[in-house]
Amino acid sequence: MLENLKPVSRVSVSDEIVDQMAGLISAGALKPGDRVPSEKQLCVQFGVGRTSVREALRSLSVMGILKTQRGEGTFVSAERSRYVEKAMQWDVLLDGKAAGHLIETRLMLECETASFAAERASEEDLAAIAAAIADVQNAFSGPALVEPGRYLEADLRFHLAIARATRNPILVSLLGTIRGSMQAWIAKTVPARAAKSIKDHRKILAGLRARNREKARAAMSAHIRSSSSDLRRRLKQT
Amino acid sequence: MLENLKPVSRVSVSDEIVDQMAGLISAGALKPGDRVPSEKQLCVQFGVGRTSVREALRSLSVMGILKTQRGEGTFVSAERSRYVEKAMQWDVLLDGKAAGHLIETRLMLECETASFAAERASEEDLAAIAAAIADVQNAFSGPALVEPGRYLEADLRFHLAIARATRNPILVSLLGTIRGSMQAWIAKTVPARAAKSIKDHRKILAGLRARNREKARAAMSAHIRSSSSDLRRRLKQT
DNA sequence: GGCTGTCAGCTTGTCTGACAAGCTAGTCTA
DNA sequence: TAGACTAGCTTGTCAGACAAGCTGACAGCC
Repeated sequence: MLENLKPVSRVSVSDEIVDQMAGLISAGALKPGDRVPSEKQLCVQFGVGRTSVREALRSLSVMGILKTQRGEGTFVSAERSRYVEKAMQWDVLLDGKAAGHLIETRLMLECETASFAAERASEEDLAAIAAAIADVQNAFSGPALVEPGRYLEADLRFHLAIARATRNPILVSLLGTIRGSMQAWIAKTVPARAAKSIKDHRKILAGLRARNREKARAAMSAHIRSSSSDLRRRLKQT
Repeated sequence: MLENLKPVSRVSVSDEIVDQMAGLISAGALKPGDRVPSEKQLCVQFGVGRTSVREALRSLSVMGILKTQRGEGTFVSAERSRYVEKAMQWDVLLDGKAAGHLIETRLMLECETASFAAERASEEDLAAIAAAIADVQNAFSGPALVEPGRYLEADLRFHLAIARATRNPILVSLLGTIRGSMQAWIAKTVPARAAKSIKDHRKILAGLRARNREKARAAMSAHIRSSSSDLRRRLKQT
């Protein structure tokens, strides 16, 4: 019996088109913002049916390389590197209901994010973070939380502003996704811990302002840990 | 002039199918290895044409969530597809920044992963990690690297085994995605640093065996930092 | 002039029916 | 019993049709 015979490579038509077009783009023949020939034209040039062309374009779109606009055309995407972000978002989303895993991943990412942010945050970043804290405060009327929706929105904005301060879009989208898939649970624990959160947030901001990575990380860690334990308790109840 | 008017959301049929199927998978109704209903059946269930179903399946395939086999059917895939790597290669070629963001995210995730693994790794996990290190060693003949392919595979296995030891599937898939997107690129720096890597790996394993979170984290941090600086240098050259 | 409605001609999105190519399992045959 | 064969499923590709949407030009109105 013959060994090491590799399976014959049967590349599908649409995969071949994907390769060719990707080659054109990476070779610079098609630059970001450029318009790709219409599907009909591509059919003629490649000598294939429209189905195959469409599947190829679809693949490149999913990868974030192309972007199609109905009635207008297909274009080479300007901001790329969206693909890895998307792929990682799916990683998180597909794991689904595993609350514990989400909480753990969040803890690890938020702490490191805060640490990086302490190093890199611009004055604008710090201002945006401070504004989010102020908005959280505004959801209160004295000690009572009167606008839970506003609180939630501002709290989310606070965390994302910190992520943005790292200047790393991967971190921003990752944290956004994780937070998004937890949002519903967080909403349930709001009344119980809203007041405490504000104090935590101020401590984190102080760490960032001091450009002190350790302080920022520790403050964020304490915040997430306390918030997570509330979440876990809540989850057990239900 | 009215501001803050958001564009109307016009979700396409196939995108909606993508969402629904991803939902099924994340809810656990479809597990890795399961077979998805045939295209014809899906047409009936969703009440749409085959074109739309096929585009949706294609999207999920590109994302590495499904895998289709002609004449046989479509299955929920166990591992990620190679598309991620391809897409990322282009990104890195055209945009050095993307690489920096990836390296940074990887550093953050790997260090924390090692730390968690030190706490939770079972004996089987440790054995798997040790086996991966041994395999890395086996790619050498004395001081010379004779099987770079084997080296790469074993190195990847080493890192994923540590991720698995955390018992957190989100971390496993996140690291898998990041590493996958860097794989082609890491391959280029292998000859230069293969020997050093083995020493690093042993130190990390020692930290895990000692159940010492700080030691494991520090060892991983040193490893990734040194490896990353090689990568960056390589990037600048091209 | 400047605004508005209309329409032709392009684009992408979807449906349908058809056939090719390939896998599986059961049946038939030597 | 071993191997060949075929029926019935699957995915891959093609072609043609229509719907939905954008653009630009052109006419008509104030």
